[in-house]
Amino acid sequence: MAGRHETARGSRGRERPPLTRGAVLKAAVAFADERGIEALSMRQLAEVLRVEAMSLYNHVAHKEDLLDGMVDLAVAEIEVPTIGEDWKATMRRRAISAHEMLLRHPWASMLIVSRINVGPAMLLYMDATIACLKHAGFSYAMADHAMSALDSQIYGFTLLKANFPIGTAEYAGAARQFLPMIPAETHPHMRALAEEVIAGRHSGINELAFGLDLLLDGLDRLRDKPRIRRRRKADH
Amino acid sequence: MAGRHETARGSRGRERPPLTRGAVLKAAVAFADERGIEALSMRQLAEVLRVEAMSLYNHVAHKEDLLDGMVDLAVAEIEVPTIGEDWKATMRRRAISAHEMLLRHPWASMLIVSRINVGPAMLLYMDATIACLKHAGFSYAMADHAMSALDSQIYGFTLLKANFPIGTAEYAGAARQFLPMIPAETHPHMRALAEEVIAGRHSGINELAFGLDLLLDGLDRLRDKPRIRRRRKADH
DNA sequence: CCGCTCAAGCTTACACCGTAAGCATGCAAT
DNA sequence: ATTGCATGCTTACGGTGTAAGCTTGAGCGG
Repeated sequence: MAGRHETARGSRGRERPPLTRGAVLKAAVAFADERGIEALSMRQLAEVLRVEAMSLYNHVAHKEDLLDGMVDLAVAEIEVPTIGEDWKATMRRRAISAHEMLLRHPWASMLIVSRINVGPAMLLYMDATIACLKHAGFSYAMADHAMSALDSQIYGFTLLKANFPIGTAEYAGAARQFLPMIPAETHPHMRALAEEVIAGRHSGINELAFGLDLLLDGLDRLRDKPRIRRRRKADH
Repeated sequence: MAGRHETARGSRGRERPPLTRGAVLKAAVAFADERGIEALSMRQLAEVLRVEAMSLYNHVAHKEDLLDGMVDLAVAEIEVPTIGEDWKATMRRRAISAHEMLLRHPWASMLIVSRINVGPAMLLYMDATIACLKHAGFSYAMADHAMSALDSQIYGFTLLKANFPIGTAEYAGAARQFLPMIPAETHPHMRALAEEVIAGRHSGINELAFGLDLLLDGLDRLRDKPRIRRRRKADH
């Protein structure tokens, strides 16, 4: 018997690389990608690392810390905006790159949007974004508003799309199946929309580019104007 | 001793109204409003209702069912769009009304974007929205895209704003406090932005109306056009 | 080479969670 | 009066994050 505690080069099983914070975070990301963030528990994660749960606490302070690290790892995958001539194309690429990352890591949107993120990758990402917008002629205040509006669209869209019940391919078929469940009397327009999808006149697939380009075009018009344009009337 | 089981009109304590699904949902909403959704457990909720945890299961199938009910209660508070002349003003009011509800119930955004919601209030709300947009001259496909973009903005913005570390009032003071933590060398633009806030040239408060009006103005231009406008070049 | 220190593994234990299974009670209908 | 059932209750199980403290072996000063 090689003692009660299995060593790194223990007698049976393949060799186990030493546990590090980086290895823990990487494993957690992979785990959440494959089995969902709700399945990610300290014990389950420890198991795939062939370690006991409490050993993880030598490398992360608590689970929140683990999640913080995962988020920053994910954010680091986003293409960082550069200062250049075409701010619009740059912001567009930024948004699409972020969206693609959020699709690769379906758990990331929720974590980003529901916690304070001050990891190094996030700070770099934000600073580069503000820099690009400032360079394009926006004031800092406007850059702030623009980033807020764009990020709202990116995260909001990805979240709504991610939990939409039907994947992109089988949408028409699914619509046909759900159609009888939508009573025409009470919800005539939702039903009409579903019929458009079935008839092939509408894919039913929403694209980030739609709202994104509306925002970018609108921002273009606002460029160099220091103040937010006010509405003519209070509400109505 | 009035038997092992305390009756509704038990000897001590104030009278307990009979448990109903509505009462459970209402109490859950109030609980989550006050103490946060993460504090809402079946046992804690049962306690405020002066009941045992398992009794709740006579009125909700499981916790997910409870959350579904809470969401629909919240969605029912949103002003339902009406078919009228000014679709833009209607959509604007819809967005602001939704935003206000989401601020009243800070837990709601997260639940709405991270689950499938098919409660009656949600279906009514969506049908009325599509109806309004269709009546305004949008095709069903366009109405779908428009609603998706607007909702992305509403939920995304509310989520990002809700977990932003600092409340609206004390923003300048907080910025002054955090400023030393932002190294000028590595994050010069974030620092410059913070200085704008401290100097009072920028409130630092982002408004839903900013992105919302960009979308609405853009949608106005797209009205009556059946297809999504394509970008001139593929990416760049 | 000896003996000490300490990082990084481990075990145990606790309070909390959602909820399955089944019992107790009292009202409603027969 | 009897029965059945809705609605409350108790108990118990397997899961969670993590505090407290033990064990082991590698590194290092003497």
